[in-house]
Amino acid sequence: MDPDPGPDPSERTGLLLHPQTPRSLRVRSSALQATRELLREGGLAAATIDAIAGRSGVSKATLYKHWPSRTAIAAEAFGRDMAEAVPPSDTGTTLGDLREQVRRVSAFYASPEGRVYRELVAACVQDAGGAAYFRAYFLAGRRRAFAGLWARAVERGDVRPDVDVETATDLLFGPLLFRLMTGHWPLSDDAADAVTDAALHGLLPRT
Amino acid sequence: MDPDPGPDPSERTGLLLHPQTPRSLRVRSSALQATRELLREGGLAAATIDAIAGRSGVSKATLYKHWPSRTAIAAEAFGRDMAEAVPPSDTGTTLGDLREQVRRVSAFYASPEGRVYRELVAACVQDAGGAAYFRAYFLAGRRRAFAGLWARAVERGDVRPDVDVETATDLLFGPLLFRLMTGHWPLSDDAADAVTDAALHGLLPRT
Amino acid sequence: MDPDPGPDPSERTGLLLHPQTPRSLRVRSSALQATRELLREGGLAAATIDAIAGRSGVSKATLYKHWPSRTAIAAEAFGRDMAEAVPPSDTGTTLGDLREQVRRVSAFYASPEGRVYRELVAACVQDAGGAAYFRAYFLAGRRRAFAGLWARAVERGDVRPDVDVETATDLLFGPLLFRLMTGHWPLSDDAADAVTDAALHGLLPRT
Amino acid sequence: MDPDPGPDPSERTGLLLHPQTPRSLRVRSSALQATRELLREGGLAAATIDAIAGRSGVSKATLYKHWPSRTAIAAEAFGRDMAEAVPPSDTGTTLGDLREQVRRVSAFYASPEGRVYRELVAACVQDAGGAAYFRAYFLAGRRRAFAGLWARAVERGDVRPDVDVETATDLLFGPLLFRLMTGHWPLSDDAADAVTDAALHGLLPRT
DNA sequence: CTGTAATCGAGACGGTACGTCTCGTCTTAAT
DNA sequence: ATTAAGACGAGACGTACCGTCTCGATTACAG
Repeated sequence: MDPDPGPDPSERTGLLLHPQTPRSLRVRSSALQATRELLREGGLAAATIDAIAGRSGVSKATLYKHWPSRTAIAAEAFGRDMAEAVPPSDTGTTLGDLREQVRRVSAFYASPEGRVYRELVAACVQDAGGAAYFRAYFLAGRRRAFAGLWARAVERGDVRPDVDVETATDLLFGPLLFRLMTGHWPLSDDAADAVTDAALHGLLPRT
Repeated sequence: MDPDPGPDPSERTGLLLHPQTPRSLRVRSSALQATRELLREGGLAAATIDAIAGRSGVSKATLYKHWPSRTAIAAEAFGRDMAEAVPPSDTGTTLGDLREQVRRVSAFYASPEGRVYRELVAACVQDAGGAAYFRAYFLAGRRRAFAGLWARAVERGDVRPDVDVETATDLLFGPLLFRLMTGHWPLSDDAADAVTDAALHGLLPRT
Repeated sequence: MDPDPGPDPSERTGLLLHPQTPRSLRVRSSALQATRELLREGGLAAATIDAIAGRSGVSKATLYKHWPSRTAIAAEAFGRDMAEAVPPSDTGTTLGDLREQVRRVSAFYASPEGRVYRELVAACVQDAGGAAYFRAYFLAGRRRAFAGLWARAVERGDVRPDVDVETATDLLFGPLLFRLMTGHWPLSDDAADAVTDAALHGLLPRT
Repeated sequence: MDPDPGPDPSERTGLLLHPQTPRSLRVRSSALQATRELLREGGLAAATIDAIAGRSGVSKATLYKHWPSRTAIAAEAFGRDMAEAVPPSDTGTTLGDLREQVRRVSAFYASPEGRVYRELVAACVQDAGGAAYFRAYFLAGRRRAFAGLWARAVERGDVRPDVDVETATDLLFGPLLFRLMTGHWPLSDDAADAVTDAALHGLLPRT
């Protein structure tokens, strides 16, 4: 069912993964597929352990042999599904690419998948095991993708080389997450552009 | 028990509040005091409805008459308690004040209270009723406080007047929330300064 | 509303009754009228204190000043209403009268009011205060009525004078209550007649 | 813990029973044992679902999977315990046996167990599910036991053959239940004998 | 009349039990 | 040996009704 589980993230995350026998693979992909569907239909709240077990035909005990918690299953299912949700932008210019990335992430947050993303971030707060999966299967990929873009920009001299990539990432995308989580401001393209502009040129007046 | 409930937030939030008869006041302050203690002792998870009812002597039914959910109680208790958690900075210079504010919020996030804040943000994702209380009793106050600082800075010409206060707020504090929620980076003073520096001067090279 | 409260049962029962000022009278009759309606509509379960207070306009505190429990209110309301539910029979013969009485009680038990009667008997098991009202306002009247019939029968020599009235009452009506409470047998006229016949002639063979 | 669950009552009652896997058996017997103790200590009021769950170690959810209500649990626990509470009498004569049975039931009603019996009868009035269990686990057995005694008496010609067993049962024991439920008369041996005498010889004068 | 004390309506409140829900573990039998 | 099926303990949830209480308004009687 899951045609391409992708590269094993244990290489880079140290996540303890189940040995990948054929049976295990079938179990994992059935569970993830069912979870994907449930997330789409009713958000994280619908992806209860019983619902995943019921729909996938994988028993609850087996699920807990493969994942530490339901959040972990949901995080992996979401991560595999959404890995390509925000494709790298290619506008020809560094500034265009950055602006486009922020817009796309903003649009993603505002989409139905953004709701699930928000619920996952929330669920991971109380579930360290799930958080590891969320980082391994989603966040790490996203940050890595942006890190590539940032590295190219630094190389070209288009951005300040003394700002490390973590700070740059958080400066551009943190404001969007703030709005997503606390809901005080719309996630429109204009708002995204305002953030990008402020982040690129800074808050101080041009002298 | 509740020395100063502060100005009634219904003025600005439209939150439907309980009529403040003497009995109601005693109930509210007992419940909030108990909740404060529970939050301090065991975080949001410890502040269950039963625990709040048990410790405060306020019955569950009465709690549900005054608040829509346990998240709402916790949000109000936390908000009243933490309203002064990040005092306005006064270093003499606008840049110093901004830098100090970001440092203080970063330190707050890294403190035990930051854990509760994180849990509250998470809980509000699935609880719209609680989210209203969280905004009314905590977030709104924080944003208003920063808005004052920003307005002064604009007046003095120390910051760009074309950046609206919402964008400025999110640019300076969003990165910290990003780190708090997804836990990928430490919340140190140095990290806070790096964010402030990048936000103030922007990501583009100085020409 | 309550045109005739009847003779004060405190004369014979020692029930502590409220002094009958005009206000008290209005309170009592409003409450009893509302309770009667509720009993008719939904049985004893519908006659909650809140429902009685709501419909009658008498506050809960006042209700508890006049009665010891909701069962007591229901018992009095039911008793006043049902005092005439089983009128004395007058067939011309003692045996006919006895048979008719048993039939009528059986029919009463089988009627909608019988359901309320059953619920009241049950409620009084856990509520001694209510039980006193039930006896005072219903059971005592019923037993007294039958006692009159029995006394006449004894006078006329139509029944055994060595059977005391309590035993006679219980022998004729106990079987019906047994069936009402445990529901193992229908409450038909034929069944009533079978009981009467067995009670009158005894279980031993005629020699 | 449950030494002899006895014959499965579903054979004769159609009660939907839980499949008796080993786990189910342990759950059922633990719950029933705890309920028995609670009934003994504080009557039906003490046998709350929470108390049963707490003492037996069986969770509330599981209790509700096995029984429709707490009354049902109490009825089964009481019924299994009390099945032998009124042993068949064997005095050598039919009349002696009948008299002894009525005395024993009267004594049972007057005993602490009689209080629980009374409370169960009352509780079953508002709980059809519980009533089915009460009939299946207690009443049916009692009536069956008496039916055997009655059948022998009929065979021997010691009692009227035209009185059906249901009528006979109710005539002898209904008066006792009347007194138990409405509490207007003592449950002494003498009172029991008076009932038996009146029931056997009838209320009409010997001609 | 009119003050004043009892009484009342309204409904908030603490308490207690309810029956439900989801989690993550454990048991059993089948493959 | 691993699995599906699902029973199970744990424990929080939100609700219902009880009987008590507080409070301010109304009433009834005494001066």
